Amino acid sequence: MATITPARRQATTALLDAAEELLVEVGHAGVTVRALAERAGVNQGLVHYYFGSMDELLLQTLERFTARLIERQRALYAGPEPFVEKWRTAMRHLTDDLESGYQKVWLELQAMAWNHAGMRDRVRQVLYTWVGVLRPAFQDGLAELRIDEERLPADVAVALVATFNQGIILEQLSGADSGHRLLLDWIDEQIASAERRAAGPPRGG
Amino acid sequence: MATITPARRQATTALLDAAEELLVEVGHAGVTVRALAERAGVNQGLVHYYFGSMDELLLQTLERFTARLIERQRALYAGPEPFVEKWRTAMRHLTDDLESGYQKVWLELQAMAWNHAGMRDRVRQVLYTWVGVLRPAFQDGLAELRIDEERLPADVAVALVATFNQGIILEQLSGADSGHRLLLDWIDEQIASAERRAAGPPRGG
DNA sequence: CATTGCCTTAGTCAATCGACTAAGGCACAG
DNA sequence: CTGTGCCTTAGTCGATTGACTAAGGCAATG
Repeated sequence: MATITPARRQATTALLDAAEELLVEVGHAGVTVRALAERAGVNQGLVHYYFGSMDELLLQTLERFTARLIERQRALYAGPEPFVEKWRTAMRHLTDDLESGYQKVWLELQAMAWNHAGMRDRVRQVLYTWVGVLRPAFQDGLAELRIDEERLPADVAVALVATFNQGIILEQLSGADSGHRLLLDWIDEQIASAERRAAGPPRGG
Repeated sequence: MATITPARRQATTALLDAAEELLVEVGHAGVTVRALAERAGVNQGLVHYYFGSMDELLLQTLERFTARLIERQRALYAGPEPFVEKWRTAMRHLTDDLESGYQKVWLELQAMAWNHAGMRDRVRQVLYTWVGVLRPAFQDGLAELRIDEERLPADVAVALVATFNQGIILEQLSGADSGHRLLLDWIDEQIASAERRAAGPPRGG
C-alpha cells in the first residue's frame, strides 16, 4: 500500500488549510486540536494519527506556507520584465496580502517561532532564502537603473527593503500606518526618475 | 482609607513586572494567572482581586510599558544635542533593547493585540504618538543637515525610519539579520557626510 | 479592649487542553 | 467468501486553565 489514500491526502490538506484559517481568524493561541478538526471537518484523533502532535502539524503548516512564500518571490524576480515592474508587483503584494490574510499567517507563525527553537530556525532560513533571492535581483536592478554600487550598495538596498517591508507588514496588522503610501510613492518616483536618467544620455561627465 | 496600602502597590507592581518577564521568557501564551502569581510571589487570587481579570492585567501591562516607551523617545528627541547624536542613540537602542528583552515584550504585546481589539487600538495609538514625536525631530534634523524638503520630505523619512526600525526588531526576534550593520553604517555615513556639507560652504550654486 | 470593614489567603469549580487508545470499518489478496 | 492489516472513529485521561468564593487577618476607630 505504498500510495497515500486520496482521503488521507485530502484530510491532511484540510487540516493544514484549517490551521492557516485559524491563524488568521484567532491567532496561534486559537489553533487547538479540536478547533482544527472541526474546521477541517475531520475527527480530532486524526491530528495525532497523521501528524503525531500539534507541534508537528504547526511545523508542517510553517513549511508549506514558507515554501509558497519563497516560490512566489522567486518567480517574481525571475521574470524578464524591467526591474521597476517587478518592484511594483512586489509592493502591490503588500496590500493584497493583508486582505488575503497571508501576512497574518506569516506573522503568527513568526510569533510562535519566538518561543519555539525549531520553528525559529526555519523562519530564519526563510528570511535568508528571501534575501538570497532579493540580492541578485537588486544587483541587476540597480545596474539597470545605473545607480552606482558606490552610491547605494546592493546589500544595503536589500537590507533596507527587507526591513521596511516587514515593518509595514507589522504596522498593517495593528491597523496602523506611519505613512506607507507616501513612502512607497516616493520610492516609486525615485526609481522612475532613475529609469528616465538611465534611458537618457549614456552617461554624463 | 483613601490611600493604597504599600503592600498593595508592591503586589500590583510585582504582578506587572512578572507579566513582562513572562512575556520575554515564554511569550504571551505562557502568561497565566498561576505563573504570574508564582513569579510575583503573591497569591493567585490577587490577580482577580486587584485587576478583575487577566485581560485587564495585560492591558495595564501594555499601558505601563508603552508609557515608558514613549517617554524615552520623547526625552531622547527633546535633548539639545545635534541630530546625528540623537540618531546614534536611537540606533544604539536597537541593539540594547534586544538584550534587555524590551523588544520581546513590545512585540509579544503587539502579537496579542492582533487578536484583541482593545489592545490593538492602544498599540495603534502608541505608534501614532511615536510618529508624532519623530516628525518634528526629523523636520528639524533634516533642516539641520540642509537636506531639502523637496529631495526627502520629512514625512517620508519618518515613515521609512519607523518601518525599517520595526523590521529590524522583528528580524532580531527571529535571530535573523538581512544586513542591519551594513544598513545602519551606510545611513550613518549619509548623515555624517550631510553634516559635513552643512558645516561647509553656506550653500553652493 | 471590642468592633468594624477592607485586605489577603487557600482552596474549589467547570471548562478546555493535548494526548492517547480500544474497537470497528473497509479495501484488497488469496 | 475469508482472512489480513492499515485506516478511521468515538470516546477517555490527567493536567491545566481563568474565574470565583468563603473564611480568616489585621489595622484603624471609638
